[in-house]
Amino acid sequence: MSDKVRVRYAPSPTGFLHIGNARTALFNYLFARHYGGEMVIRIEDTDRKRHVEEGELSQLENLKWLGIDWDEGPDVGGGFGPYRQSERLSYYEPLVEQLLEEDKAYKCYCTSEELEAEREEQRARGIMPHYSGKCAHLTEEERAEKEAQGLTPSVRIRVPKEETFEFDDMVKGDISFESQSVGGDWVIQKRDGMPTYNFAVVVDDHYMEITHVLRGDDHISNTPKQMMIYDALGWEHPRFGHMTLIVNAETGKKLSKRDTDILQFIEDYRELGYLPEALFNFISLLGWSPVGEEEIFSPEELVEIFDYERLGTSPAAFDAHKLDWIANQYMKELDLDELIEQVIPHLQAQGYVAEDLSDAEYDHYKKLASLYQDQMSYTAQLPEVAGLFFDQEIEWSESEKEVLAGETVPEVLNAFKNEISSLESFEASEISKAIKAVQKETGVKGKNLFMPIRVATTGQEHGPQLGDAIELLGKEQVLEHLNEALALIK
RNA sequence: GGCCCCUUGGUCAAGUGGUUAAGACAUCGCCCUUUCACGGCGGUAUCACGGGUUCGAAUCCCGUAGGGGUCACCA
Repeated sequence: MSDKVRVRYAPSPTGFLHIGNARTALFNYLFARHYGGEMVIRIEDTDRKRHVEEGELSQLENLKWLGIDWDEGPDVGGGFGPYRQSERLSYYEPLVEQLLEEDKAYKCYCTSEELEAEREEQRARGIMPHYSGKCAHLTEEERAEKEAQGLTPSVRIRVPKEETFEFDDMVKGDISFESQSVGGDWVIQKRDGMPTYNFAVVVDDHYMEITHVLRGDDHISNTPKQMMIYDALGWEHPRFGHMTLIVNAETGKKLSKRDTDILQFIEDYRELGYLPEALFNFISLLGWSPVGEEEIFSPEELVEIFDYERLGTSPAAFDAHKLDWIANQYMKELDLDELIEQVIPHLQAQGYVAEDLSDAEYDHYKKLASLYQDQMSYTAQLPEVAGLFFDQEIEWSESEKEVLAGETVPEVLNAFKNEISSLESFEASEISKAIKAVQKETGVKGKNLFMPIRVATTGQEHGPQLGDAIELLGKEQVLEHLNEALALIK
């Protein structure tokens, strides 16, 4: 790659950052950084109806959170601005004029209703909806008449006849389209004066000197439209690369906002306390694969090893299990102080923890977090998995009651109660000694010793190291549970 | 329906004419842990189908089937 690589991520500010868009951004980022190129962010806000007020800000923030940065964009400026299409009208307009003058484009006075009716009728006849070209050859007089009626025109590009548009896709190889297949002359400038997507993209990519356009598979069929604009304007087109879509494994279809069983927005993962590096890593594996057998890579490593030729050609299914596994790999490595900082807000949100924490409480929860760190994928998971430390009420399930129904259980629990009642310091090591003492005293050992104590004190058959769990529960709580258990089996 | 793309285990995948067809997730089993989780070891399981080309095909060609994408004054 001799020329300097310039890529762009061009979101439309119509909502939060979707995982699919994040993926596009991420691969553009990896590509740019790997080849020492530049990354630009351009906001495609030509649709005034779908514009969402906070959309742009939210998208950029989530991108940053993910660990993606850029060299040019609406927030940082750059030498090729402005970076919002709504502010670039002065670039599009002269070009539209030019195409009009050269008769490569023409004004169309058809109304939306007329066009919709036309499409309806075509569909009814079982043919592909396309523009008929009704306004393609209007005379001066006819145009003047339409104008006099107060009709404002849109502008359509004349699609060349019998032309083949071919390109060498960075991921899929040679792709070609016949000009007939694009659906007739299409609108490049809307009635409200805004350029359409396929036109604006070309103009911006050209002026911004974009060298590689890496985008989702769903844009393949836009490519010939864009190519004919490059041709009409006498420009070279950049290299195109179309990445496979992310699909829902259940349905095999493109991930859409309606797939409620999958969290779709980066925001969602952020709120649950997934680590950004983990998500970055996970997304990088959606439609791309590294060389060796390793799959856990930091963003820096990914920049280093990224190779666009390893972008896959078949769709990637979103696998939440795998995400959690990857997230867990990162969570285990997280510094404990960092972990507790992130966990506390979730505990507070659950109402488990007060707004103001004493040092002792802080340490207490830190210990708790460390006990569960190895099995967590996201920080909001702690209240879920460690619920027993927050629920005051204890309730035994059927299988747990069975454990408590054991023959030697009353003896064991009573002995244990005595042992810990007299304990000076209620620490894990002391508690373990107490359990040992119970063993000596009662002669009960193994599962018959540990399980009843575990179930009686924690209310669960599983959990952290028994000594640790009991310490964290606290003496008062443990005695209370013990009494309840004793009362139950009487 | 037209056009375009895709097809290796349950999922993601490596593989670019000769491999015992990697690896990861999931799953199952064993070990570790007097529980669970983490971790370790191991097992089950894949080239959509049919024709070619070739000494030899998951790899190349053609066809079939299936899936997906797209056909807006949305991006």
